[in-house]
Amino acid sequence: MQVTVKKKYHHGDLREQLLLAGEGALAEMPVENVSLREIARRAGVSHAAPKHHFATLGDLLGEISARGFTRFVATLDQASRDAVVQTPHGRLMAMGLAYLRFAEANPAIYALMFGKVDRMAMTPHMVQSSMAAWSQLENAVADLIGPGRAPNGALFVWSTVHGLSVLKAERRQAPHLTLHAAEENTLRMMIAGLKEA
Amino acid sequence: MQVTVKKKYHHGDLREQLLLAGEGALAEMPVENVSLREIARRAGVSHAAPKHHFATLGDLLGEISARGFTRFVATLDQASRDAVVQTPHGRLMAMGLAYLRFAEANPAIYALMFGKVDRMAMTPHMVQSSMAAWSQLENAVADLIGPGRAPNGALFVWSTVHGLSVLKAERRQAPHLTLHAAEENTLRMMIAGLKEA
DNA sequence: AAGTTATTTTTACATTGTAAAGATAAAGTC
DNA sequence: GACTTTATCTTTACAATGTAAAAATAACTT
Repeated sequence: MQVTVKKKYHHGDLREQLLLAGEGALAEMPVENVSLREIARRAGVSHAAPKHHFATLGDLLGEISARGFTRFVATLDQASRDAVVQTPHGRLMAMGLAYLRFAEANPAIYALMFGKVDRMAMTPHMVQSSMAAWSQLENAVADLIGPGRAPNGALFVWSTVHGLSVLKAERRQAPHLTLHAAEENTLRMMIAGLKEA
Repeated sequence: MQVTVKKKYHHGDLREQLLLAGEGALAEMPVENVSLREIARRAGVSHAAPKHHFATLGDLLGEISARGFTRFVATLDQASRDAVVQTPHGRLMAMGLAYLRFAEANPAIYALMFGKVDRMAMTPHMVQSSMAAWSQLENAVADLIGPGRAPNGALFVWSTVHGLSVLKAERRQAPHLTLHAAEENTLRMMIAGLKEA
């Protein structure tokens, strides 16, 4: 009866399996332990098998990063649509919180996406999907302060939210701050600054 | 006549030499190429020589990072004193610009300081000197908006400036922005938001 | 002068990324 | 259906890394 799933060649579609294995590894172990060989091991193939699908470890990581950006954009889009306060302000706030939650829920992939891992290659797909994220943000900012000042505004917003994510992930914030409250505070100051500009 | 310079043992004070070699390497080559063995090579000793001074590569990097923070704090302090507009606002602005310039002038060490390199160890000295940087910022913010809201304000400021530094270093900003203008813009929005909070 | 300790080198090992050559299974061709 | 070609995977190999242990050496102590 022959299911038409793409069971190609020896091991099924290894490319996808490698990406899944990589994402799994990134979720379960510290980034520095995620090696090409470890990923191959998880996918149940020899350590040189990935070569045909990804020329180098950097390319594999680059593709994982690209997929991360795609998921990221979808998440923020969803948050914007689901925002209780349906105003430019409300939507941007919701996106900001969703951003922080994404970074917290996917620390390793987020780190990958924003270049913490230097072995990652800037593949075309990666560049493209990160650009998509950028325009998403720029649009949301444009809705609030107009398209003219949107580029500068978006840079400011992204800086703030990304910076906060990193400080959180690295646990570099001041000792005794309760972070949840601090997050909303930071986003409020950010939006206030955006309007003043 | 016997100069009393600390020419200890075989190679002079290797500990300091290793730190200098490491800083040199970080300034001249991509971070991922800065290995323990490369640093030892530069210091002109065998690859296992560092062991007695730094148990692990992470400890060496941690100490370099700590020294980076000390230099960083001194630089921002200087900038604050030299600010042309001697108001809380003016001083904070000057520190922000000095921050961005430091990150740009010392990309590898800055990356180290803020945890981009996971091999770095959080040595006590490193923790201590990074804390000093934190209180420096908190004081500057307190001068502007009062000590009560300083912790949250400082977190906001640090997020923004750090985020901008990272985006710049990774070249992830929007394509056609002229960055120098964008920097001042970002800092202005940041300070505006700070006051509004 | 002799012995002890601090420092450095040698040697060794497991692990990594990647390249090259060999094996194997699928697809294409007749 | 047998043969060739191509895509995919495995084996083997190599240089580089971090770290540990043992051997060597210089400095200090007494």
